[in-house]
Amino acid sequence: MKEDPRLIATRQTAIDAAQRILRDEGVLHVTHGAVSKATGISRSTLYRHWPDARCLRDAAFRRIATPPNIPPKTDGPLRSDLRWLLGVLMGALNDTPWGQIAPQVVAAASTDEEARLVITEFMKDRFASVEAVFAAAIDRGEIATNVPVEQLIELAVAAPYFRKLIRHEALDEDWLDRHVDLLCSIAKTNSGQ
Amino acid sequence: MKEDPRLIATRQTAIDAAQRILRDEGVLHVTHGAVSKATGISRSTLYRHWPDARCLRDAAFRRIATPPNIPPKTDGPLRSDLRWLLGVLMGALNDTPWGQIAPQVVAAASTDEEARLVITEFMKDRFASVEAVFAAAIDRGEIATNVPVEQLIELAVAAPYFRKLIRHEALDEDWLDRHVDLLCSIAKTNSGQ
DNA sequence: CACTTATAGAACAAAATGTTCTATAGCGCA
DNA sequence: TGCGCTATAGAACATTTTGTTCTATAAGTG
Repeated sequence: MKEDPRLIATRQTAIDAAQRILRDEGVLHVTHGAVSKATGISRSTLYRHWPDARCLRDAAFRRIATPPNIPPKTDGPLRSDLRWLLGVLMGALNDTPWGQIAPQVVAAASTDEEARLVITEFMKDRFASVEAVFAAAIDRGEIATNVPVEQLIELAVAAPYFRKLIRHEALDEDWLDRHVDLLCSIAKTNSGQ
Repeated sequence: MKEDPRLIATRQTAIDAAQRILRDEGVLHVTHGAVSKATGISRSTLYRHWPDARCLRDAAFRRIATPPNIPPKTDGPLRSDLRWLLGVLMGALNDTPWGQIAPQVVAAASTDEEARLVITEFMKDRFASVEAVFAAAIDRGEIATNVPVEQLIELAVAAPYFRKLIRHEALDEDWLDRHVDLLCSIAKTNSGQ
């Protein structure tokens, strides 16, 4: 009982187009009509797959909800592990469909339950990876005591996302180097609190 | 040559409603029809004020682009100044229309030029305030040498916005206290780089 | 009070959004 | 291969939304 390849092909083609539209023109333009024009798939077929506009938009959101999982490198030292992990994360933000559509998903998340789930799920993954890196560093004794690691993790993730998704500023290697340097210097310094 | 009060009243009422719709239902629902139904203002009048849907949405964005300017307190000490400024900022995010609509503006910014301008302008203001606080602390000799102040400013602002606009997590007094504590401990510690 | 102008409301045109039907063609299975 | 099943294209259609234009009325101005 294999699935009809025509269904698969239609879904693939349509969602690809929907994502491109989402990225280039915004959520307002993700409609059956626009996707039909972009792909040649007839409107009636699209309505068969996604009964209304909301379903179609949700599908475009959800598809990118599965970015490649990042298995963190935790063999130290901290600076190296962190630089590698955040480098991958930055690369995803800069160069993958996910990064290009993320602002739209974030935007939608304040009124769209589906988008909100996508974001929180995604962030949970990211935090877990960064946490693993810090946990390994703690095990190796690389981190000073009474350093608030929870907050450090938040800052590590917040900065690149803030720059990219809110300020729409460039994320480059230089910036990331400085970011990681600062994080490590905090981690290794007894804050004296 | 005073301006007709009817024009002012119509604009006020309509944009108020448009903002409420933007906040509660998302940018997709900010239309002449919806605003008309919400306010009782006739559709033709709305079209007279804002020729098309884009103008209407831009107006809703732009109006909140003028949040009360925050004159930073810079009489020290750093922790106190920073806590006060970020407290005001956090309050605005939590309790004002701006904070409620900000996610939508951020979202729109990736395809809408007007929204992008609103965000960058707004962020420029915020960074300037935080920078003033740090500059005063430097003058007072409160900050260790070779602390990368630019990055510190970015982290100071990034964390609350990331939490609120991207993760949709709560911003409370406890969290802010810890955030300010961490920032101050970084500022006062020679990072040894 | 006379002039100007903003508004409401209707009537309308155009486009987008959904729905339903039929003919065709691709697919799975025997 | 051939049969039944079903996905698709496309047209025809109803409905809603979007935008325009007109007129009568009411409100503000001087």
